[in-house]
Amino acid sequence: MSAKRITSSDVAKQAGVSRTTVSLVLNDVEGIQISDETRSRVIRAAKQLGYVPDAAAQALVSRKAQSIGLILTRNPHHISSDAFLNQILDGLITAAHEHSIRLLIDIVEVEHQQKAYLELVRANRIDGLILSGPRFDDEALLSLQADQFPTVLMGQLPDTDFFSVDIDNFSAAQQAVEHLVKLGHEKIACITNAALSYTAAADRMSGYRETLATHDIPYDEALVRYGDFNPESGYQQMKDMLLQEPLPSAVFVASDVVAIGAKAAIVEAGFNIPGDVAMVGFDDIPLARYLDPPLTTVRLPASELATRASQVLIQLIQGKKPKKKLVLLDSQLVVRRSCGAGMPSAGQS
Amino acid sequence: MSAKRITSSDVAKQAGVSRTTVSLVLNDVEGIQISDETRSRVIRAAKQLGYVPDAAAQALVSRKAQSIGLILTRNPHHISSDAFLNQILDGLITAAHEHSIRLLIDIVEVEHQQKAYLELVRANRIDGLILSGPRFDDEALLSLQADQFPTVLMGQLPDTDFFSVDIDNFSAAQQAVEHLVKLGHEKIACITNAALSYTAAADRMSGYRETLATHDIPYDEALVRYGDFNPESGYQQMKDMLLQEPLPSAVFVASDVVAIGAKAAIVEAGFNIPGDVAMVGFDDIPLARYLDPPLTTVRLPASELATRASQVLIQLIQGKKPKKKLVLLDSQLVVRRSCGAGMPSAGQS
DNA sequence: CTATATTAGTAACACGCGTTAGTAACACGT
DNA sequence: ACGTGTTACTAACGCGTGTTACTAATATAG
Repeated sequence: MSAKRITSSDVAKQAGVSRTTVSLVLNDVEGIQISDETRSRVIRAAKQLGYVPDAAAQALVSRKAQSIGLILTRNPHHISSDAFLNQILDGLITAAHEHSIRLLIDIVEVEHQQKAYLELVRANRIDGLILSGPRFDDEALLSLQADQFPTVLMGQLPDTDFFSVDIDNFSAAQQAVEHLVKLGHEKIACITNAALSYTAAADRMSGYRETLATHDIPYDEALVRYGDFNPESGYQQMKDMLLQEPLPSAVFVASDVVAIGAKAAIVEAGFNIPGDVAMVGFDDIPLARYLDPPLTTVRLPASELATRASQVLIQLIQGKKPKKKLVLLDSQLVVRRSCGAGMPSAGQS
Repeated sequence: MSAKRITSSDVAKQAGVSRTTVSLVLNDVEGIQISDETRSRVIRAAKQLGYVPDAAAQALVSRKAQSIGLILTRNPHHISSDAFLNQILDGLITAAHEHSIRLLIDIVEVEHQQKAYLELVRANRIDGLILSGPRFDDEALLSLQADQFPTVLMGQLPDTDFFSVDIDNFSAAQQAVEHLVKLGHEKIACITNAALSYTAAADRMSGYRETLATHDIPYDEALVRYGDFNPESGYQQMKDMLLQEPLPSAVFVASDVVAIGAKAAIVEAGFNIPGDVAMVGFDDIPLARYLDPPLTTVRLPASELATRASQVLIQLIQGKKPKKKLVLLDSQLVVRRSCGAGMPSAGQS
């Protein structure tokens, strides 16, 4: 394997000082007196030998793993179609880089959650963790809470004490549905992004219902379906909906990916978008504006979500208490053509 | 922070044995004699105390970090629109789980590649690494090669000695173009997935040219454009192409994501797919079959790619020499409707 | 010229674990 | 009674680092 390891002893020998001095110099320890001449000799020796401190040894003694965990709790199927993962990852890694922290990523199957990431924590492999898509039935979370382990949820879990960073799903959904109402629609269907046990799905659903109520539009269960993260679910649910009365004149699909499936079903049934059925999606995935017709949707601040989450987490790791327990980010409706009120070109916004 | 750490000494005390015994029992060391009674006492004590060995200490002494690194070398922009990352991640993590190995993921900017992941290696934070999208101009790679550090490339880098796992881009592109030729097209355009400095892009391009040559169709530079991973590039390139003669009767776009942009440009120009322009994509992203019309494309074995890559890497880590330097995976053309020869339904395949 | 403070550096411990070499107890064959 | 195995364990070292307590040398003050 590797040739020979270069340790701080080697650097010390080369520079003609003690190992302690090497450590003090390279870590820039404050309030300690080392002559400039010795300092630079150490630094030169380290550079010359290509010395890099051993992460394991450092972690062992300093009790800092210098890495954070990102835990995805969805099942593999969902992971594959999560259009946001990329942006989240990108944001997290970028933020972590600024603190010389690495990102460890793990997926836990719903069945054996408890052990999987609890072990990362107990083994001190990570200094903190970000949990995406938290579930109510996650027992391991309770242990974390008891341990006061630095944890940030992406999403929310009512009745718990965790720090959270989340989209304001409720008001985002309101915006979307409000827009459809303003366009004169009354038969507005809804396909969720996922089962309601996901708080994000439940909140978007609430935004939908609330908006209808505000405008005295009756809530009709026949116009509501539950998606499951992927296009297939959108396709099936919409296909099914179109077989029954009443037919919707508009549909709010709480996920662009699911919306693409729903759109396929609508087209297949011979209907036109937005002529027969107006559509508003949710997420603003990169492809949304290139669909035919370009999809009106709610743009989520994905990378800001990641940035804020890591900011909060890093504060927790450093022992500071973040100001707010919950950071709620605003989204923005992006009007394109699928809602019937859009701009002419596909190349915009 | 954390309450108090539970070490193997605690377990030893509780079980009334030495720390050595605890280690021997919990690690199931072969060829050592410990009575069943003591064994179970140790195990009981460990479970009772909730003992989890400290990862740093283990790593320090055993010289195994129990984690592998996935390094993405593309720039942030590309990361965000990489439709495959999810499937790759999923595959890698799943495979790693089987060996109780964790996945550390990192992105390196093109500018300062050298330091970024070399430090992961030198600090022994990872036992091996998978490098996605390798570039010719990556100097750090040379160090790895010299160190014999367990490395697997996702993609290829000619004239180097690395183990590689890759799609057979050449023959996959051939399949796609061949299909268009068989449908009678002669004005077949090509938009690459990326600049030709990416070997994947270059290979797909070669497949395109080779197929044309085989069928005595002249290569026309005016029908060739270079995409840049994202839909916007496809949109712009296609828009530009449609302004000039000759107009293509078919187009092979070496990336579904780019294809979606190209498709938008075609529709915007008032042309019909597949009537005026037939289209074949590349990747078979989950959304492909739900597009309108459903996109004929080449399905890449994304998760197999990940699985094979981790298999090879794990062999390298264990000191075994994998049989083949290069694993080339076959792809499969998925015929839908955008090429003008497809099946009627969107819900299939 | 002696007492004290400052400068420049080091020896030695601890972190938690895997592992090698060694020991004590006991059984067995002669 | 005595050597030889075998069983069941343990003492002690080392992994590479951060850090605390200490020392030796020099400067400063009274």
